[in-house]
Amino acid sequence: MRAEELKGHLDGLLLAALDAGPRHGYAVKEALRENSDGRIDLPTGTIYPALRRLEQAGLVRGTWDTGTGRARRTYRLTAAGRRALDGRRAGWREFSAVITALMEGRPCPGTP
Amino acid sequence: MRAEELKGHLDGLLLAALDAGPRHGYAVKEALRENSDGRIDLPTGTIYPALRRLEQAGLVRGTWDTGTGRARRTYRLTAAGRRALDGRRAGWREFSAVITALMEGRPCPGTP
DNA sequence: CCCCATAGATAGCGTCACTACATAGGTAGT
DNA sequence: ACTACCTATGTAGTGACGCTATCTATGGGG
Repeated sequence: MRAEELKGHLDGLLLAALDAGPRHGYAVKEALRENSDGRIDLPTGTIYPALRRLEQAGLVRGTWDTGTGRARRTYRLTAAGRRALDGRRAGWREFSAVITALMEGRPCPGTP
Repeated sequence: MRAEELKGHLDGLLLAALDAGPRHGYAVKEALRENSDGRIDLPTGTIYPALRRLEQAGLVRGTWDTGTGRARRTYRLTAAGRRALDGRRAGWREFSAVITALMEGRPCPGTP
């Protein structure tokens, strides 16, 4: 999987992973890897700054879990994050339909 | 359509547009716009450098048409370009399947 | 005669994910 | 006890890539 392909789609993947329930960063990474059959294996240097961005944007909320030995930061979707995820899902469906049509050489049907 | 989404997929779109036959830059732009129902409307500052890149990579070959009034540069796929297009098509199918699965929250089926 | 669509090109910019590195606690093997 | 590996978080710097803005130039319609 080439690196540049992912650009612009990472936030949606993170939001979707958190839609399944609150997770800390490393668990998000593992969830994406497992649910993609190993094809999406993001480096931690990608995950953690991205989650910070989403938190600053108000789409996720992070809290420190200090109880269980090692400190970890658990993120969960906010209401705005859930709305953003809906938008990203719709955007992805349109995007993939358009690109698929162009790549296969078929004209793209209008979306009325 | 957000701009960053396209990153990493532009070359494939250009190769696919040229797969339908030789075209000059502006015609490629128009073909993408029309076949995507207006949703992919790339600025010329995106098209022309990208075609140059593809030419330098040996995936397309450009020739000047000086006969019909205004000079225009017509590009056509090379053999390497056709192979690259096959690869891009396969890559896109896998990519879109994986992202769709992750976005919809379904686990991704292995591709044996 | 001027404006617009066509046609091509380039310099500079901003975004975004990646690489590489730093830190540290938990667990298994020897 | 020591070593190695996995888990877990974080930052600084880099590079790729498409976009904006701008320039040049031809041909046709009002």
